[in-house]
Formats: sequence, C-alpha cells, structure tokens
Amino acid sequence: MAIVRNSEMRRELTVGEVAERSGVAVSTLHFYEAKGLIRSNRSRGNQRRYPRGVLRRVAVIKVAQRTGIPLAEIQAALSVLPDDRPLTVQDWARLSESWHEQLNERIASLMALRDHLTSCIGCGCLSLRECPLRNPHDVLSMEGTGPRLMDATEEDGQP
Amino acid sequence: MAIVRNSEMRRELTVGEVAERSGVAVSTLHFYEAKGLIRSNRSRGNQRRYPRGVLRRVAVIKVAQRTGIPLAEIQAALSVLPDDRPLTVQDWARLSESWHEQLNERIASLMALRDHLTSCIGCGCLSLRECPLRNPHDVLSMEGTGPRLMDATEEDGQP
DNA sequence: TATTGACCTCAACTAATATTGAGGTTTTAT
DNA sequence: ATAAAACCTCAATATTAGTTGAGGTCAATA
Repeated sequence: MAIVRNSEMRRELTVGEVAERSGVAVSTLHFYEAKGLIRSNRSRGNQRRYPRGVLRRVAVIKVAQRTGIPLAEIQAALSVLPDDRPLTVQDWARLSESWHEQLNERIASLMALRDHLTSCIGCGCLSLRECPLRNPHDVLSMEGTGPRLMDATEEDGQP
Repeated sequence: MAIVRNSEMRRELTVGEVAERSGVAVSTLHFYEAKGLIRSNRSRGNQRRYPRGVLRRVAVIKVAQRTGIPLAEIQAALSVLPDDRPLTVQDWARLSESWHEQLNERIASLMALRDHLTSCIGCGCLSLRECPLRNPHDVLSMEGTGPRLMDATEEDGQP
C-alpha cells in the first residue's frame, strides 16, 4: 500500500543505515555531528535517528571535501542553511556556486603550476630563478642574469 | 677578486641562511632532514652546513607539495636521485615528468567535479542520484526514476 | 524472554605536517 | 674575552580528519 510504503520511506534512519547508504563510517557520522556538520534526533533510548535529508547533507560534505575545502569551512557554509524548513533549490544552489568559485581557483592554480612544470621540463630547472610560483626570496640570485642551461658539470648554477 | 667571490659563493649555508633564502622555517628544515628529504654536513661544532643544492631541493619539495603529493612520496622520488654526483637536467626532468602526470590527474579530477557541480547548480541537487563522482551506494534510490526538480515542498525527493 | 547485533559515550590513538619550548652549545661581533 | 645571536637535541604541542576500544545500553528476532 502506498500509505505503508510512504511511511516506510519517511522513517527516520539509524546511524548504521546512514553509514551504509552514504558510504561513511558510523564513527565519522558521530564525528561530523560533534563538529556541527549534521544533527540527529534521538530515540527514546538515546539512539540517533536521522531525517533522510542527512543523506544529501553528507553527500554535499563529501563533494565539498573533494574540492579541497576543510570541514570547518563546510560547516560554516552549511550552518547558514535554514534549519526550520525543507531546503530549496536556491539553498543548495547558493552553496554549490560559492564552492564552484573556490574550485575554479584551485584548478587555475594547479594548471598554472602544471604549465610551469611543463615549460621547464626542457631545462630541468623548474625555473627556480624567475618562477612566479616558486621563488620566495632570492634563490639562485647570484647567478648571471641571462637564461642558461645546466648540465652535469653544474649544480644550482654554480660553475 | 674572483677567487674570493667564488669561494664565498660556494660557502656552505647555515640552516638560518637556507631558511631565509628558501622561505621555510628552520624547524621545517630540521623536520625535512629527519624525514630524509634533505641532508646536511656538520660543522666542527655540530651545526648544519648545507651545500647550495639544498635550495633547489627545498624548492622542488615545495612545488611538489603544491601539486598535492605527500612528503613521503616526495622523499621516495628524491631518494632515487644520485647522491654522489651533481644532478643533471635529466635527473630533474624525470622527477618533474612523473609529477606532471599526477598533477594532470588531479586537475582532471577537479575539473570533472567542477563540471558536475556546474551542471547541477540548476537543480540544486548535486546529482546525488546518478552522479558518478558521488553516489557510493543507493542514496535517494527510493525516488522515482526520472529526472525531477525539487522545490520547497520536497527534500531529498520525498514528496 | 533471552540473546545478539546495533547502538551509546568518552577517551585515547593514528597519521601527516609541522611549530614551540626547555635546556644547553657554538659562532660571530665587538 | 665576552656577550649576543644563532644553533643544537629532544620532547611536547597543534591541527585536521578521523578510527579504535572499553565498558555499558537498546532493540529486533528466535
């Protein structure tokens, strides 16, 4: 019956069920709860009972983590979501948009690094001298000013 | 005089000098040494003295870290470099090539994630159902099978 | 109802990547 | 020669993201 199936579908989930369906360990769910990333209701016997929305929430956490965002930031982002009403398209869209920006920045940064690596494979020097990505102070600054190749007879540009 | 400048240039560096010129803390250099990422000679009084090659080595470590490679892996990669002779173009090129691969993989993975995020911003669902990136088990599997939008009246596809 | 599997809390532990501090020594500059 | 700055070792601490275990309780099934 629809009614039975419906109420079955709406049943709150135990921590084990959430763990299995979301692919994270029970201990991780405890941990996330302690960090304020998810919340639970409790059964009469003090066991956790999760509304199904927690599955999406955990999935979002995992996606955000893959973009390199630390849990504290994810927590902060999730904490602005309304607590009192079901979440809307706009709620999730705002979240994913803000992370999309950060993700793009990370990608751009890694691509710059890669391109630099590429352009320097030929000389093997990783361009420590003029590299904008990697030359914090004056590494190799005592070399001559022109570009130069290195071979087995020199190391760090010291003839 | 050239001879004096030369010997001055070739002087081994103290840990403080390396720290300043490479942009990492003295304690980090100690740490890298303990982890086998760099080595030092010692003065009569047991202080570290570094050949200038350490600057390149540290720079390479930092670049590799930015690509997301853990220190242990960097250590392993560096450990195959010859210890007995100055390093050549080929030595560094081999290193950077192997990391270039990994970097490309990371970039590709993040781009896939970003594109997925993008394609799902419209519906706000992050595509938890069919997402190849994020759907470890059967999250939301009790929903109907067709694509659907969510609005404020539903959460996790539960009407 | 009895038992077994799932759950509870709390504390301790892991691993990576360092930083900080205590207590003592070396080097450099005056 | 001496004082200051830099260095040494070793142990402890910090942070992030969890995992493991002890000791005890709850809930579903035979």
